Amino acid sequence: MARTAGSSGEKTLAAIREAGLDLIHAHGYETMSLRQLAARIGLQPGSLYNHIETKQDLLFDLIHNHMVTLLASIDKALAGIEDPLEALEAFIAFHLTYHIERKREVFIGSSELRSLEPKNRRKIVALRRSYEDRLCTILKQGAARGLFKIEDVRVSAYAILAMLTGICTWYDAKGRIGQRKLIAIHTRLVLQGVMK
Amino acid sequence: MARTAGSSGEKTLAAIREAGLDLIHAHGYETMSLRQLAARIGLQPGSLYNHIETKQDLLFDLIHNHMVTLLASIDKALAGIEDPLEALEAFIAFHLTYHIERKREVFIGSSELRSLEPKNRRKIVALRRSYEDRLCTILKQGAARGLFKIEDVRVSAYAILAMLTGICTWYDAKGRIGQRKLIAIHTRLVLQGVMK
DNA sequence: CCTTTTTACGAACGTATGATCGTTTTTATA
DNA sequence: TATAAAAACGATCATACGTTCGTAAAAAGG
Repeated sequence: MARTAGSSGEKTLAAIREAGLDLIHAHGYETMSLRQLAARIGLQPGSLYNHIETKQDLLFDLIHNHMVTLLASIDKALAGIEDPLEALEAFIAFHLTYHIERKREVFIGSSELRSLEPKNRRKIVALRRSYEDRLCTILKQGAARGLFKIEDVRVSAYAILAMLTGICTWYDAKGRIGQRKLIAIHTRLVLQGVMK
Repeated sequence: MARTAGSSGEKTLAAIREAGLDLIHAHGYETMSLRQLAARIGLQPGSLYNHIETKQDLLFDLIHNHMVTLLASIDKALAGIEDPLEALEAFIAFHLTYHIERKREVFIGSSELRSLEPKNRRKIVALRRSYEDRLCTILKQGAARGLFKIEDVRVSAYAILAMLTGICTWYDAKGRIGQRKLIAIHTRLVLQGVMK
């Protein structure tokens, strides 16, 4: 046997990415074997290498893609907002919404950093730092205008980000808590927490 | 060669646990090989099996031990405190202090849950739930007495825990931020966030 | 229609892993 | 002091892994 009827490179790569997200999210990068992944999409293990360089490359690709999209999205969500309070609200709503919709990507992006080779990790960490900086800027401006009282901007940003990102480990879109309510709860916690 | 002079089961097991914490924290459970672990403490791989049942058992042992100690410690830290506000302050201070001192255990306890076999995981999740309940109780009592305004106790507890536990990923005891300041920042964020 | 490129197969390679086992020496017990 | 238990060695097992490669069939391009 050889090339399958109806096979297309684009489709297969998309399937690899999708299955990769799923399996890494469920079992972790190290635990996921390429044999598992190949079986999931009905392929022989070796055939994967028509579409990816290495397993490590696939992981980097998934995380990098996520980070770039994340950055573009937050900039779009914050565009045109001047008031720091409004900006903080927008940040929270965006972060939660985005993370709910991409639980797998987000989870992988933070929990599998350790599985990246140093060179790859450095690139991702730099992108993540950029994202953190968006929040830091908001906090700084809010403090400068006397709206917020913040003892340490970076620590506070880390604390807020940790809180918001935490939902990825338990939130179920079909569960008891609606998205609107989730945002309301977190917005109140954070806003009231940083207010003067 | 055979049994080494001066060898003692207790010491060796302690060394295995210590090295296990270190290696799993640094590289993850799946990535850490028993050969690595054995080499770290100057043992042949097979000799580990005089002290542990399986690799999985070692992981469970480490996490379980951590959870039991955590629960005992929080109960001690909260003992005798009646006022919910005081209790919340005590919880925050305890959680941060404990987590700073046991970054490795805490990190493993949350990030390697996925590596536990279902039966083991269920046991740990139950213990973790107990810990979460300690915070839920405080929040509930504070709300009942009109001190706190909390829309959803469990969600708020998750949010607070995520924020506090987040320090494990970045805090450096020898860094810019002192422990006292760290507690102050988080206490203010949380307390002001839940206040009426 | 013919040629090139793409995509997949299936076998295989070398390596690393968790675990087992028989043996030997040291420590503890009575 | 004699005996049992504990603890380590070193060799080995079966298995699983990421990856490579020659080959064949299907798709794409002219």
